[in-house]
Amino acid sequence: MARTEHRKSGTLPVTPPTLADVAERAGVSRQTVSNAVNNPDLLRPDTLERVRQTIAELGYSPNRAARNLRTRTSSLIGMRFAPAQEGTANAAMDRFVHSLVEASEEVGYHVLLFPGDDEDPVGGYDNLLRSTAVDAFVVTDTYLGNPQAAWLSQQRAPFVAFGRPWHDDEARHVWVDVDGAAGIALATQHLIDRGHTRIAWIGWRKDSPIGEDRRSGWVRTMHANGLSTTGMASRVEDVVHSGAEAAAVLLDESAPTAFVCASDTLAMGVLHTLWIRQLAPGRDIAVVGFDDSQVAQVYPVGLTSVRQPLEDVAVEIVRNLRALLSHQPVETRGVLLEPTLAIRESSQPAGPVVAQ
Amino acid sequence: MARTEHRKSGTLPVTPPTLADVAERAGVSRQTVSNAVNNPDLLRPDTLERVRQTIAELGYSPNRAARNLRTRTSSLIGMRFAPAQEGTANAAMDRFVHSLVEASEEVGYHVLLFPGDDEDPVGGYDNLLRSTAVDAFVVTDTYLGNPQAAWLSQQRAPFVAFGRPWHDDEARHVWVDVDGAAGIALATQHLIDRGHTRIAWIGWRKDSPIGEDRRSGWVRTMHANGLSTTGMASRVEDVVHSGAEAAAVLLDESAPTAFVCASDTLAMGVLHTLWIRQLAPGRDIAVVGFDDSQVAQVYPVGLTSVRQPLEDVAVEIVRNLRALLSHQPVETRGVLLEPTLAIRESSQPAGPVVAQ
DNA sequence: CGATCGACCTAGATCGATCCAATCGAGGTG
DNA sequence: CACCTCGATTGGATCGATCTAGGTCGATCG
Repeated sequence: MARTEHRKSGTLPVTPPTLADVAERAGVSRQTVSNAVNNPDLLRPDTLERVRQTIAELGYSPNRAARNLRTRTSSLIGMRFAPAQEGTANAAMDRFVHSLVEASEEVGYHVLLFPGDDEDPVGGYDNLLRSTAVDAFVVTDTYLGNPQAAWLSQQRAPFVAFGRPWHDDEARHVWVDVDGAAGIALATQHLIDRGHTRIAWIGWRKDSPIGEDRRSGWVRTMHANGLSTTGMASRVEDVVHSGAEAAAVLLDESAPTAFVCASDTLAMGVLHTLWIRQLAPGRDIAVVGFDDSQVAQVYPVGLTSVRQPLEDVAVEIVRNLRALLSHQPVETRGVLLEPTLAIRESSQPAGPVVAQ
Repeated sequence: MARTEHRKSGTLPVTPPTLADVAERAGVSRQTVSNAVNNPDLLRPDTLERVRQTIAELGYSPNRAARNLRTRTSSLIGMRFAPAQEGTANAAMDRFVHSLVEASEEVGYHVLLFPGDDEDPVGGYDNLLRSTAVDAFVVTDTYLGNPQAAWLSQQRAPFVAFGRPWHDDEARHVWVDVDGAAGIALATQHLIDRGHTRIAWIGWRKDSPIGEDRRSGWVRTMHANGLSTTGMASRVEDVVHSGAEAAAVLLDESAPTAFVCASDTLAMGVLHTLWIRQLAPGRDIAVVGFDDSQVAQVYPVGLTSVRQPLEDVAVEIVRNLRALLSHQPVETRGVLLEPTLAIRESSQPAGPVVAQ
């Protein structure tokens, strides 16, 4: 139980020790050292101990390139990294990437980022694949018409998508997604439980399958509670300004007491309109957003928001990637995870809850 | 000028073509193919053309692992990825990582992310270094007492830091940073130009060198314009709540007409206090934040904020990394870049500018 | 007692690229 | 014509690991 870690003291030698160095010093063959690292149960306990001792003394760590060459793997997961769009509140990427990095590390993988090119969406994938630089991909932008998933499938490249193949019935790849409808249902029910009956929806335009899915959660929950949705919905662009306008129109025409929005960006628009009209979020009108972005967290009146379980998504993705890579049969094509609701002031009246 | 890209059509063969395959097909030696890829000027034009043709036909791309093994490089830049802290508005990481990925790609590098471990801050670095998995590192969290820079220096590992070695005069490593003081000076001058004279500062606690640096920009500009700073400053924790409290106290005691804050998080606190007191940001009281976070962008009253030139930072970091790796002498130890000011409504009166 | 077996270990081949030294042929020089 | 230079190309060695096949040795067994 030597607590001192020799391998971490002192400067790194010009050329790190190799497997052969360890073998010679320990008086065994290279293969035995290799086995000590990769298949310890093949060694006799005393030999294993001796080799491990030597490995520690020399500070040996297997050369990645050599191992990669021989095993035809890289222990790298490629992911195209597109930044959050400026002017929107979608900060989910940051959290997701971190979760993915953590989850990958757990099973011995690292995450390699490469830039995206709108003109040549598969170019980055193609390069990495051809040069066998990565073992697999995580595909995040599975929006409509994105050719990446189909292309990767065709290349027989291992990958897992974050996001359902919305319009592609042909798709047979593995995916992990968050049940947006369930999240919005959660939000809607939360408002109903607080006594609201006139709950409006502000979502994205009809050509967004994700937006329509989330909307369905609202419709479903309203109807399940015997509440009407007519005249209570609006579909707009995902910008603050549009959310503000939609809120103003809905307030004038349908007098809702609560808003459920497809995004925090739209919710910010609603809050803006409330502010102009001197209505207090939470007290006068409840507002719920989606994504639990930093905006929702630091806005002075904390914004209640649907929070995607990105940590779980990452874990699930990595789990499926491993299955794919080890050629185990993947039990399911798709996994749908349940979001939670981060409840803040914007949906909580300061005073006592108004009955009905 | 064949516009059709053969290499991108069809599925990938089970094992990608190797250099030897290309050589045989083109009727040249392996070394010639290698030269065609890496030193094209060594080949006679007609040979080069023939080899390139064959490369395109077979869809050949050099195997990364083999190249890495032979050249003892990986074309990978390692970076420890820590997520933005929840509850703050600091979304700079996202933008920076993207910029870094882009800038790296330009010069043939990819970015490898690894998780951080607070208990063993150099563990991740150590592993990657020993296994020669990356060529260099980008170190981002150069806060006080962070041992990474010193440790990497000692290991003679190539790295460039994003952030100055604030308290370490011994440090001889290369760094790139943003001149926070200059950014705040810009913001302060902007407010003075708008006619403000009573400009308050809300910053971080005194043990934050970054915070003190930013503060100095405010002090400097105020004094340069013959304005007083006494009783106009507050130093608090970087949370919304603290910013709100500080603003309330300052408003009561010193009646400022403008606030400059060390972060967007604190600025959100100020906005909260203004909201409670029915004061309109921009019209009644001006507010400026720092980082141009998503919050600043989507807040209904757009928040004027100092914006770090993260794209330039990334480019500069990559430039210095290349110099380090090619053993060219780096001309300077440190690079300081100028931020800009993203001007929005929170510092712009709706009506005409009030003279003096 | 020799054959067989299994646990443990070893030596050589191999992954696919680049480095190195050497070769080959064409052109220039005294 | 012998000698040298130089551009273009080549074949073998090499990077550091793992794979494959095979060897050693003591225990077990007919």
